[in-house]
Amino acid sequence: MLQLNYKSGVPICDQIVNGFIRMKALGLSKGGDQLPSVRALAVELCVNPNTIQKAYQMLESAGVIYSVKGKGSFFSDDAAADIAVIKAAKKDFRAAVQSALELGMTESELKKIIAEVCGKEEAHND
Amino acid sequence: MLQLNYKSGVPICDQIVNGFIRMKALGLSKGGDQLPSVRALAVELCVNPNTIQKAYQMLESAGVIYSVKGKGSFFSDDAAADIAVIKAAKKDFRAAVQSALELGMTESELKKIIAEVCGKEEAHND
Amino acid sequence: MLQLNYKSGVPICDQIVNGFIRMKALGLSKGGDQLPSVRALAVELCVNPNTIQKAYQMLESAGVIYSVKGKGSFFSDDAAADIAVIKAAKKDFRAAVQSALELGMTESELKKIIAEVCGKEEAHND
Amino acid sequence: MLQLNYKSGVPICDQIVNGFIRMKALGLSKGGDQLPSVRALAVELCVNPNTIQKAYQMLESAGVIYSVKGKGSFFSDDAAADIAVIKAAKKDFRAAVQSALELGMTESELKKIIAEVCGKEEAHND
DNA sequence: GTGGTCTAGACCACG
DNA sequence: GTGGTCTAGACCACA
Repeated sequence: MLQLNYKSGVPICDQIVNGFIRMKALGLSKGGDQLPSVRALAVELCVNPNTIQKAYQMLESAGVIYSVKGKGSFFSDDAAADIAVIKAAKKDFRAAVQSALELGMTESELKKIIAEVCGKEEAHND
Repeated sequence: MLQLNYKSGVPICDQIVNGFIRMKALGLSKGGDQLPSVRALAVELCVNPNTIQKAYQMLESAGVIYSVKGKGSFFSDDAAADIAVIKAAKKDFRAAVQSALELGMTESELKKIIAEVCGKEEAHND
Repeated sequence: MLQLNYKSGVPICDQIVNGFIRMKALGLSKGGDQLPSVRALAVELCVNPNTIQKAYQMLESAGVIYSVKGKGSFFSDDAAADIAVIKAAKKDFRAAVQSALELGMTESELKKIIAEVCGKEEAHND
Repeated sequence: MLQLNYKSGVPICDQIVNGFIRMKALGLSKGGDQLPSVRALAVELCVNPNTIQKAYQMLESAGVIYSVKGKGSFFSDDAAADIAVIKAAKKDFRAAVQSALELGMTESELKKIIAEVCGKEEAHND
């Protein structure tokens, strides 16, 4: 379901958050779909339940999911959620651009890379 | 000399490292040029000397600069180091582009963000 | 009979309790009127019977209803219970007003919100 | 500095969050002011550091404060933060109105209570 | 069974 | 010293 990289330095809870956001963005999950329970996912990913809990709370405060005590957690079908997701993605990409610029890359180089990656995506869907 | 953003969340240490890499990449500094002393730069940037020291160590282990006891720190002539740094930056940015695309952002949106960030960079450096 | 909002975050149990208190307060039900059976209401509201059972127990311990083994549950004639409930509600709301004022909201803003919520109540009950 | 009620049932971390929001709203703290460290506040309030940490993260994600590793946490001077705070206060008050209505109180009763509380505030600043 | 909060104690990165 | 993440295990409210 979710692939974690325990060595990457990226916080596990962030990886979980991004994973579910991606699932929603890619259409693999829709509004109303139930997420695995905190405890179940903790077992599946070999992670502490608190870590999952934190991830779910981040997702909820971002409007991507909503949780009901005693019932479970569900993907939100609120359009605002998708907007929040896009905003988060923009923020991440903006940070990437900034750090690339800090390392001396130019605007045109960055655009060239984007074009390359987009080309690959279309061509052999790498 | 270097512009720091204390609120951006990017570690001061990394900002300093990136700043010197950028100076080299942009041709503002060449192999053999001397860097400011740890103490002087600490005063100039209002930063703890330990932070500068750590940045210089990171730069040295990356091969971008070299230090001589009792003399100071100097930009390295080693072109390979520069190339490695740039290649790493490209790889990071390429990954960022790909994950942005996965989250549903379009090529034109990405280019728009780049333009925005480039504009901001010039305008305000908080 | 009762309108439940499963996403509001307000416990189903409390919504049921409040619903019956409201029915009594609004005069839709009078002392001696029989409440639906636990099982029937559970089916009607698509809710776990345990949840209904708990709500009825809360209502009984608050003196709003009384239960007779083998017969069912009935609204109490005890006016004191109703008064206590209303006084508690007033106290809670008074506290909410005070904390809203402390956070800088004005009297007119609060009244505006009330008008909004009253409007919504009539329109959609999700 | 902050008064906690350990018996109220209101989560401690929420009380801390509201306390700092109130300090900002009341003008007791301004943008740039430093908050007590996680550990120090934990000792002062006799609470686990994780609880403070959680509260600070909630405040940060709400834009009320910002935190810098190794430096500390500071009140944000971002105007958007104040807006977010007001929105949160509105949401809370809206919930209070809704639950009051559920208990049978009428629109005019609620407005009457508001007027009463506002009157007290002005008169003897209770 | 579910989610939510809290404690206790550890480790890391940063300054 | 600072904030940030994670683990382990407990307790509560809700269904």
